[in-house]
Formats: sequence, C-alpha cells, structure tokens
Amino acid sequence: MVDSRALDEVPHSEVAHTAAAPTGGRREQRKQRTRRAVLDAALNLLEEHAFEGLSLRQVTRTVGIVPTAFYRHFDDMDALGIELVDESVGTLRRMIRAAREEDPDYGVVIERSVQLLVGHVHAHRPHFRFIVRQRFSGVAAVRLAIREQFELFVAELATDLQRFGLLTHWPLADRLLLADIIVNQMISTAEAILDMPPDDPTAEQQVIDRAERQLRMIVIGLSRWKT
Amino acid sequence: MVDSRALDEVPHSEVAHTAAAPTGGRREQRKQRTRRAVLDAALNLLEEHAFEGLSLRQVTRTVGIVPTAFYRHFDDMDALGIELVDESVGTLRRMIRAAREEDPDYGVVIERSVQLLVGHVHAHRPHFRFIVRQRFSGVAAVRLAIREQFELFVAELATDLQRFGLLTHWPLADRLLLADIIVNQMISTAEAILDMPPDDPTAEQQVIDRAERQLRMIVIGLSRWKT
DNA sequence: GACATTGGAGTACAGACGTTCACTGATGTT
DNA sequence: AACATCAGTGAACGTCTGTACTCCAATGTC
Repeated sequence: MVDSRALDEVPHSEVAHTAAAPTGGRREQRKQRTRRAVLDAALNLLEEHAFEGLSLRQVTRTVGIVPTAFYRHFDDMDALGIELVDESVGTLRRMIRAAREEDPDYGVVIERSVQLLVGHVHAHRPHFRFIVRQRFSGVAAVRLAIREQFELFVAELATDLQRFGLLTHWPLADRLLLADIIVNQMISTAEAILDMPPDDPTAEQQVIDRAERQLRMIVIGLSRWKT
Repeated sequence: MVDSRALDEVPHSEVAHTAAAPTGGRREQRKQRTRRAVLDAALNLLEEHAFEGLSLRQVTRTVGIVPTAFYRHFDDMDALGIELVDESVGTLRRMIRAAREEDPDYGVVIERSVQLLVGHVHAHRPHFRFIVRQRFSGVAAVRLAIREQFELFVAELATDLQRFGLLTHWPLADRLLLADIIVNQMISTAEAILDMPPDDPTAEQQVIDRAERQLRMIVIGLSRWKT
C-alpha cells in the first residue's frame, strides 16, 4: 500500500498540496460529523454499558448508519476505544493545565481548585465517566494510559506545592505522597459529581462543601510533619 | 410445578425430613463443588474481562461443563453476578469486622490496619478485584450494594475514631468527613496492591510504607482542626 | 461535461451467543 | 431389587454478532 502510493505519486508537490487543503470540503465535513456522531453514541451508551459490553452494531444503530459504514471511520471497536481514551485523557489534561495556569492567593486556592474540578466534570461528563470507569476495568493498555496521566498530575501538583511556603523544606518523596492524597480526594470528588443527577444545585453544593472541608483537613496539619 | 408437587407430596413430615438431611450427601457435595468451580471460573475470567463482556458459554467452557449445565446452578448470568457481589461484599465485611475487633495501642493502630488490609487483599484477590472493578462500572444495583458497604465502613470508622481521645469533641459530620478520607486512602492502597504482581515483597513493602506515611500525614494535624 | 473518489446502503455468511428439550447414568430412597 | 431424583450431556433453535463483498449517488477534480 505504501509502496504502491510511492509509485503512483505524481512528481510535483502533491504532499504539500494535500496537507494544505483538507479543510472545508463538504464531503470531509460530513465525514467528520458522522465520525463525531459515532464517538458520541459510544460515549452515551457507556452510561449504561461497560465498553466491553458494547457492540459495533449497537453503536451504528444508535447513530443511524448501517454497520458496515462503521469501517469508514474506524478499523474496529478497539480503535474506537483508543480514540475515546485519547479524547478523554485530553480533556483531563486540559483541566489540569487550566488548574496549573491559575495562580490564586493561598487563601482561596482550595475553593478555586474544587470549583474548577466541578466545572470541568460537568462540562465533560461523558469523558470523565469514561476515565473513572476504565481506570480499573477495561484493557490493561487503557488502564496504564489513565494511570500515567494521574501520576503526571501528582508529580505536577507536588511541584506546585512548593509555591506555598510551608512545604519547601520537605523532601520530594513526602511532597509526592501528599500530592497523591490530594489527587485521590479530588478523584473521589469527581466520582461523587458523576453519581449525582446532572442538575441538582443543592446536592452539588453539598459535594463542593465536603470537598473543600476535606482538603482543608488534609492540609491543616502539614506544618507539624517531620520526615 | 409447585402445584404438582403439592399433589405428589407424601402426607407425613417430608419437609422436616428434607430440611434436616441436606448435609453430606455425595451428590450434594459434587454439586457444590461444581457450583464453586463456576464461581471461581467467573472470578478468574474477570481478571481480563469486564463482567459484561463475560459469556455463559465462556464460563462453562473454562469449568469444563456443557453450557446447559450452568442452569442447574444459576438462573442466568445475572444471578451469577449477584452471587459474586454477595460473596465479595461478605469478604469485605469480614475484613472490616476483623479490623474493628482488634484494639491495638494508639501508637500502632495505623501499622496494624494497613497490615490487615494488605493481608486480606492478598488472601482474597479475586473478590477485592471484583469490588474495585464493579464499583463504578457494571449495573447500578451492584454499584449501590458496594457503595453501601463503603458508607457503612465510613460510619463505623467515624464511631471508632472516638476511641482515640483527640476527636471526641468533634461534631459527627466532621468525623465522617475524616473517616471518608481515610477510607479513600485505604481503597487507593488496595488498588495499588491489586495492581502489583502477587509475589513481590519489595514492591509490597513499598506500598505498605507509602500507605502508613500517608495515613500519618492525614492524622497528624487533626488536633488543629476547628469546626 | 467526463472521470475519480468515497461515505453510506444492501446483501450475505459464518460463528458465538442464550435457551429449550429429551436423554442418561450415577446417587439416593424405599 | 425396584423406583425416584437430578447433575451433567448433546442436539437443535433463533438471534445477534463482526466482517467481506458489491453497489450507488453525491462530492471533488480535471
């Protein structure tokens, strides 16, 4: 396939041309729309099914296309799964980056972080649900990809903790342990949000209050810590 | 069926008789052994598959019986699932009870708890793996049953915390929040153990050390907490 | 306007699935 | 010894699955 393409190739700047003009085309637009519909259908079906319990035909049925059309977009269900991982991990990463790029006062950093978490989980429910579910179920490769992201987050948080005076003299190992506790608590909060009916401000406020108090509990005694 | 049995029934104390003698019988023993084999096969297959991606035929195949024989033991796969939940939750409860019935000195309560957790997870890997995986995947009913157990555990731990002088004056709500943090950390530790190769003393010791230090971090500042 | 490309439809098939049914042979009961 | 029970068998069913193929009509290219 690769070889034949090399033979068929026209002599002049075909590559540059192709790379420059993939935008706009009505056909390409339709294709992307269908592709998105497939991804969204899967994401929605995952509210009730595990990924493994999801069939190609089921997905195409909810999209409203014929089963064989699936192959115009993905090699098989595994490829769909990988795409979903990439997307979800991307969403997670963007949230983490957003959190790191803020630089609120020490006094409100907890409130702000929780607020950011809640906002992102709400805005990207299916992605976060996917991550939470696949973290321990699914295929090993998927679990690893997700875990990797969380470990990265823990490491970054450990770095960020130095910004706040108290912990600068801690050894890195201890800062990592603490960051891990905090991340765990954040994940637990995300799970609580996902288990909530999407529009219930009272319940949501309750989750927020709990999260903030718990984070404060964790942080409060740190100045006593002796390695 | 029920009706015909009523007609066939012999007049004297058949029920009492049947109820008194279900033990021992060679047939009953064999049956129970097969039943166990089915449960274990499922539990083992769950190392690689989600429960939803598990077929009746697959299970019977690994047991070495014909698909139809499955129905001698369970109505369908759902019934198998429920049995697995009951078993696993039972294992979890026994661990929690064991932990509560101990009454070690204040100074070593953390070490002892972690040790107990690690021991139980090792001894009942498949059950704990099942719980961890089904906690967010699977059917809603299963998720609820598991969550219920964890909530119960949190409540019990909150009560137990009063044994240790520092927290007696806390309001219950705060004690619950703290217990929740601790339980979260314990679950996270259990997950770390499950993700470990089963026989790696070095890695295991590392997990234990981490868990102990993290618990101590959480607990250390509590006397500063003001509601 | 003629030709090439391609997303989606339609048909088809082999394999896995859950479940039914009538059977058999070892175990238990009288 | 005669009979009843029942865990496991084996064949058969209808349904759903993934995937291979041909075809078509709208889009893109020249």
